[in-house]
Amino acid sequence: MAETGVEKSGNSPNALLSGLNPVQREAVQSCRGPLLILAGAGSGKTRVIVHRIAYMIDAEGIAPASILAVTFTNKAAGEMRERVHRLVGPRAGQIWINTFHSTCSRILRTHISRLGYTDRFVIYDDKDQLSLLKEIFQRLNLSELALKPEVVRAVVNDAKNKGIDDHEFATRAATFQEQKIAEIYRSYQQQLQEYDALDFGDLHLLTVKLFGQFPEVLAEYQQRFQYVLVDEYQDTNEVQYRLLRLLTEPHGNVCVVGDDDQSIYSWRGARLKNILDFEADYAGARVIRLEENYRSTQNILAAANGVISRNRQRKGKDLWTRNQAGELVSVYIADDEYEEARFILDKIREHARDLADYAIFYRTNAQSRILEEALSRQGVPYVIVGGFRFYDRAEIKDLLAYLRVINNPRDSISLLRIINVPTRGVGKKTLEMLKDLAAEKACSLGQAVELWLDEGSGTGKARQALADFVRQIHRWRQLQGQVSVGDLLQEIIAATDYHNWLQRGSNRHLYDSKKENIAELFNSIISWERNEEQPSLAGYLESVALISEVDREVPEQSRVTLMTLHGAKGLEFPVVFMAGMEEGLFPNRKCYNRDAEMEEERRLCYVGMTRAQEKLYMIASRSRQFQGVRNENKPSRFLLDIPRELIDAQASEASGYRPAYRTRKPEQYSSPGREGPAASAPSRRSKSPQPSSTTEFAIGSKVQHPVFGPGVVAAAEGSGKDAKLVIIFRDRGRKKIALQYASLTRG
DNA sequence: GAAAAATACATTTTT
DNA sequence: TGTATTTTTC
Repeated sequence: MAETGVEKSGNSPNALLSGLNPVQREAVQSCRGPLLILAGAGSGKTRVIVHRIAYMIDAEGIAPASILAVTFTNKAAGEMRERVHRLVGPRAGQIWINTFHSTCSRILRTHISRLGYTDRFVIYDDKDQLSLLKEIFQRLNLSELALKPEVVRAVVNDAKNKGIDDHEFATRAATFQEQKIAEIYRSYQQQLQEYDALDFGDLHLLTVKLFGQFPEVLAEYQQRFQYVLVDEYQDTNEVQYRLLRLLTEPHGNVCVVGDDDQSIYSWRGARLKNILDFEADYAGARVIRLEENYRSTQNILAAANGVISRNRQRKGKDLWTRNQAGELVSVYIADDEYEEARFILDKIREHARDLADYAIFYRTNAQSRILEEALSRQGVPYVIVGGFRFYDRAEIKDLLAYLRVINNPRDSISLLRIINVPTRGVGKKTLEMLKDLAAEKACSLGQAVELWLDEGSGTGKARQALADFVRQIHRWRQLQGQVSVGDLLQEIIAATDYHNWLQRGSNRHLYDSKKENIAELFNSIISWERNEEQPSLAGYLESVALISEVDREVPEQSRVTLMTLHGAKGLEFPVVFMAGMEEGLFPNRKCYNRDAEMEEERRLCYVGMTRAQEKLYMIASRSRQFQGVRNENKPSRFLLDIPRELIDAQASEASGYRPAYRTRKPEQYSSPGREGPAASAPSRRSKSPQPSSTTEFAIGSKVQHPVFGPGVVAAAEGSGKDAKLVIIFRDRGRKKIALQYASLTRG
């Protein structure tokens, strides 16, 4: 699908349209007015977007600088930028192709002084946000309140996503709790401004505010961006919606691309309504549906369609493909999470493909542990995508906090982090005193430190330490701009003896990994500086603040990929395993009472299934340990929504005969020569009754299947391992079942 | 200030 | 059950 590489300064319209299907062409050629491109999974969405931009420039003569393209992830923006560049050459540099957040950040950097911040503002991530809220809780003595900083953060973020600022929130607050939160929201916001800091929500909210309060600024951008394109429109929240409306109001040249069936971030503020109501919102809007799928087999697609068709809140789409029918979707009922992992491992071995062809998806991060253990025990290389973020690691945050304090003296949250790291004798008491002073003088912590040093006399240990510390910071601020960011950091690490401190504080193994992380941080700094025209500390901090885990490059290696279903969006793999397809886990029991959330779970399932190109496995465990307790779970309702003729269902041999969980792990899916007591110790399984031949299930006898339910044996063939039964199921019709795998019980 | 013990808490996390 | 955070102890 990749465009061929030569740099061009002009493409003929025909060249830009070749290789596209008729609907894709239509989308590419519709350059003006409101347009919704409903892009089904695997329908060549990015290709259409990229060609559309090139078409606008080369065929319609639209100036690159008048185009704004917005995405949600840096990765998507980067890919788009690169592919557009390949098509139109250096002119691509004039197009704004960015994430929502960095677009806003870029606008705010030039105008934010009007709102009472400086152009050096820091961006606080959610950890910083929480630290600040905790500080406020402490200061306002809110600990006795039945309210947690985490809850307040969620409420505040939610409000900001909806465009509600602290003042408006206060007017709306009805209950005592809401009023209390309003109070906290207010002082949180004041504190942010005091610290010259913006949280993620502020980036949007303040941009909208800026546009609202200063029409001339809005006009400037309306003028500039005559053509606006939004990717993943189904994930936009209310402020983003408002932002787009403001920007496109005069011309209505807004093209949004998305798939309502892949909206899985409502809990982060995404409003499905935005995409569902697009035509009503923008008069004269056109809708183009990209329904031809180039990714999956017919069977996979039909199975996914079966699941998603149960949703009511959707525009409705019929994905189809010219690809072959392919294999059936394999559903496997495992005994427990260990056997689930073993099944996956065995299938991976069985296929014997490049490991990079496999992905394992799960609903919750907690599920990854068992899978990881199984993979590494068998020596199968794997990567976990997402999960613990690199930039969340303590050592990385420490060092970045140093850089942030140097860059912005008012950033008190960062100062708080490093004021005693490495330990320099600034204890709890000193800190309390300084915080009080800052509160009293309504200044930042850094200013409070300087004030205290200036006024007082005497020679306490803390005083001396802080004086040294402040001197160091001043020196580094001078150094800033004269040396590279990397060199500056090098200097900080040396001067603070940071490594030594790390070594004392952690064991050998931990220290090694921390050292590695720091080395990786240096690598990333160096490669960033190399790619930047004018590398500056502020610029580096900006890019780091808006980066995510998925943006980090994973070395190209042959590994199995593990990730949550949320992480899987936008990706594709030849062979996909979806683990933990169980009621309570997926769909998660927390969604049982809310229809909208249940539909989102279903979309998540759809997203997972449509990642698979050739083969899809869906696995449910009858028993799983969850938060310390072992539960028996039913297979997920989503499995039952797949048309039965598309499924090849199997279950672990013995499972139907064991009433409850058994500590001894079943062997039928263990690999040959596997180590451990399970392999050598005599199995308890031998004591339990086993269906060893077809004779146990006479023709005409009633049986019970874990997935297909009750049925009657119609015919039998083969014997021993190859024994198969033809069963007429009450609800599911006629099926041939391999006795070896199906855990049939007499019914 | 660091280690040990107790306690809380567990869905997903594009920026 | 695993872990992250807070409190207690030395």
